[in-house]
Formats: sequence, structure tokens, C-alpha cells
Amino acid sequence: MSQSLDTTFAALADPTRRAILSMLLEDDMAVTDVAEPFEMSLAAVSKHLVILTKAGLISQEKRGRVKWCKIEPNAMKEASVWMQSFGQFEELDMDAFERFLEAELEG
Amino acid sequence: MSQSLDTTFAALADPTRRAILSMLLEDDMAVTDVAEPFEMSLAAVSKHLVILTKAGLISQEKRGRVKWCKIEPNAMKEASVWMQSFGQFEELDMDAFERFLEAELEG
DNA sequence: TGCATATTCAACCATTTGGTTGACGAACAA
DNA sequence: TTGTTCGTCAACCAAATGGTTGAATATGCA
Repeated sequence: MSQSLDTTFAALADPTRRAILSMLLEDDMAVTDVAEPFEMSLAAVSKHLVILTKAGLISQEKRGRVKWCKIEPNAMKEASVWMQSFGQFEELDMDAFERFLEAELEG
Repeated sequence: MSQSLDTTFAALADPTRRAILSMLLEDDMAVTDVAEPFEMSLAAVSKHLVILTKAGLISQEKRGRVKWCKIEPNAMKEASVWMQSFGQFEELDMDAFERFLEAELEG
């Protein structure tokens, strides 16, 4: 339930992963090209991409040898709405609010 | 700059800390009272409060023996603005959102 | 076929995280 | 003074995180 907020925020907490998301805003990219600007191994970047995928922030599609990475803005929406609404609905049951968001954004 | 996004998102990634923030939306609270609903030690909650304080999401002020915790709603702004830059997602289902709000607020 | 490229897997490592417990100091109350 | 409450500190622990390397798998190309 708030599991998805956990994974979304945790994924966003790492600067490498935020940089990857920024890159993917420009265009879809192959794993190797995503990894190129970073001073770490390809395997490390591949792990970051798995984390972003599990958080739903990106999707990956394999065509031939190449796995293409594509941003999925929908997952960010739940966290974004959570943050933007925070403080505006003092009398709101936040647990119910989180359940609502999850149910809404799932469909 | 990117450092503070790290700490803000990391602080928000834990459900206990998000629950604490929700509680503090209602009112300022003493550390002991914040800890009361959680099934963990006072020391553990105290640590969570330190993390929230370092992220700027709350502030703490000691009066007498009691340390009061107060939400700092503006601290989420940087992270919120960052997320907004990805704002290419479709809108929420506003009808469902309004039904949710109505149901929540009348209880 | 044989070789290069794209990506992941498996094992490993150091550091961080989220929790525990017991001792402690500071502030109140008797 | 004595005792109680509030909150943190210190030491410790297990699990998760973020990185490495080398081997493995899958695809494409000559």
C-alpha cells in the first residue's frame, strides 16, 4: 500500500538514479548509453535501472540485443501528488489518502 | 542542492517517518507522544526524528524537559519542484479524487 | 561457423540503515 | 534530598544498499 511510496521515494533518493531519469526525459536510451556518462561499471548502472523499473519509474523493453529504457511518469505522479497535497488537507486521513492514490493510479 | 534532494527523498522513503509527518500535520507534539502509537522503542523514534530534522522536514524545540516537534511544510518544496519538472503525466481522475475528499472530510 | 557486442548474473565487499538495550544527564516534583 | 519522567547516547546487531569483478547468456554479424 504505502509500499509503492516507499519504493518510489527510495528510488528517487539516489543522485545517480535521478540523473538517469533526467537523461531519459530527453529520449529513450539503451542500457549501455545510459551507463556511458557515469564513472561506474555497467553492472552497477544495470542495477540502478532494475531499481527504477521496480519502482515503476521507467520501463525496459528488449529489442534484439538492446534493452531500451523509457521513462514512466505515472509512478512519479503518486509521490508528486502526495507531496503537493501535503499540508493542504489537515483533517485528512493520510493512510486512506495513500490507499486512494494507489488505487487510482493503478488503473 | 542535490545533497538536500538525497536527504529529503531518503527521509520520505520510510513509512514510519511519513506517518510521523502525518501526525505532526495535526499538531505539534512531544517526542514521547510521537512515539506512543509505534511498536518500537523511544530511541528508534528519536532517531527517525533526527533524520526528519536533518532533512528539514520538521524542527524541534526544547522547552523544559519536553522537546516539541513541529512540521516544516516548506521543506518539501524543493523535492516537489524537482518532481514537477517531470510533469508530463496525465491528470488524476478528478471525479474520483473529489469523491474521495468528500467521503474523507465528512467522517 | 566464429567473434564481437549488449546485458545480466553471482559472488563478494564496505558502508549505511533501522532496530535493540542499558546507561546517562537534564528537568521537574515530593 | 529522593525519585520520576523526558530524551539522547553508546554499543551492538541484522539486513539492505551500492559498488566491484569475472563468468554467463543472447543477439548480431563476418
